[in-house]
Amino acid sequence: MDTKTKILNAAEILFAEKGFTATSLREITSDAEVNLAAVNYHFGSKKELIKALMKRYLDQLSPVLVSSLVKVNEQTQKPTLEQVFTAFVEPLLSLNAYRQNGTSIFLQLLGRSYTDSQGFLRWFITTNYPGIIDNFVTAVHRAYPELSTEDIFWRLHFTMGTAVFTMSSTGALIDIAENDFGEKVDVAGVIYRIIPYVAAGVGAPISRV
Amino acid sequence: MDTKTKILNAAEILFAEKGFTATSLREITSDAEVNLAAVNYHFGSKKELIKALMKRYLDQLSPVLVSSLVKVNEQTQKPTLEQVFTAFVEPLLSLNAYRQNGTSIFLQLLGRSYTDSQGFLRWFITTNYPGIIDNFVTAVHRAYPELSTEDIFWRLHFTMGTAVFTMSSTGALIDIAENDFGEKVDVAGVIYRIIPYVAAGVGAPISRV
DNA sequence: TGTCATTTTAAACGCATGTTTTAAAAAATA
DNA sequence: TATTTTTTAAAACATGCGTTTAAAATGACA
Repeated sequence: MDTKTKILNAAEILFAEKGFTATSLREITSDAEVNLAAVNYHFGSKKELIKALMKRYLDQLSPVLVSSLVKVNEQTQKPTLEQVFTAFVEPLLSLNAYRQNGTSIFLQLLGRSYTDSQGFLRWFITTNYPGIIDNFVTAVHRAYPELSTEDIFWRLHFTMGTAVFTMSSTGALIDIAENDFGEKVDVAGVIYRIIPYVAAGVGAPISRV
Repeated sequence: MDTKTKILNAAEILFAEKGFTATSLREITSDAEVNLAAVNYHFGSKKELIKALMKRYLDQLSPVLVSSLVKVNEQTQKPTLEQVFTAFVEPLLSLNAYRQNGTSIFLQLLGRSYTDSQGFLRWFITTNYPGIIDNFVTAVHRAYPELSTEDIFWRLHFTMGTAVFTMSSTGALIDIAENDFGEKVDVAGVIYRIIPYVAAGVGAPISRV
């Protein structure tokens, strides 16, 4: 395995666990068993490493997800919100074949990228992968045409929060669920539990405040 | 104003804006116009300062919030989920009378405390203010008795994720909303937008997977 | 095999962090 | 007022950070 990949593989786990700022290059290179300077040699800087990491996942996910959303938009005149959100499941879980715990790691990284760094990664994602957001918004709009653009904006962010927050503590939650309810759950199980929740949330009646 | 208060007032703003790790004691003491060593003298450490900060808010909020939830449980035989979540609004907004932008600052700090630090504040809150969670779960159970304990567990966690994630990025979101839609939103506006969402999410039909 | 470019290595740089120390100043107490 | 306690002040400390440097090792290719 080449040095670049070793760094990426070690970095994604640490970043997902502890966040970008709380993870040092020394930890990463130590776990990856490469020299400290290798990060700056191969990626230029820590910031560029983070970008490369997200790119590796997004390049994998984006085409699959976009085509899944396009399919929903083409096949159904007026999809249900459950159908829209279910379109995420298979593409997201396909990341598990790509990398071990890929789904969980990616969602955690996504969450970190929103809260940790002051929005530079947010910009990176939205400008480089507009197809995801566009097709998603379109699908939601078709499923619930009465929702205004603002409503969609806010409710999609709430949904993002639900997914990201849940995934970042999935390990602990799965343990609790098993201890307290004797219920065995895995990442896929959690995703299937989230869908009715977010579908109902996005589909909530429009409130007149 | 005494040194302790000056530090707390300066710290809460910086912490809410940038997170705990990204804010240095030198920034805080500079803004507060006190000596650098004052933090460690008065609070012992940065960690204790953060705890003191959360305590100042939670001591203010907790009794009001608990009594608001108790009122819902006592006054209505079977409250709606909207009623349950609406019970949070007034207590939260009352923090604005307590400190300028108190609601926003507190919610952002709460969000930071879940994602930034590795759960020590999470423990601090749940162990020191159990009345909030207990009364909340009771209210949800009365509003939707068909929900199993597992379902409540998962859905309340999703709800927490929605709130926490949204609040920790409220600043950025409000800016985007204004730029993209020319829509001026404040914290109260965000809270009122969240309520229908989480109420519908928790109230979603029980899915048989 | 010798030459050149690429990659790895160890060390150091400059800087920022939380914390501690030591002494002076202020406030409280008697 | 004299003495003790609390608070401020400036400086230094120890540590960890991202990054850079310069030499050594490795690889590709004529």
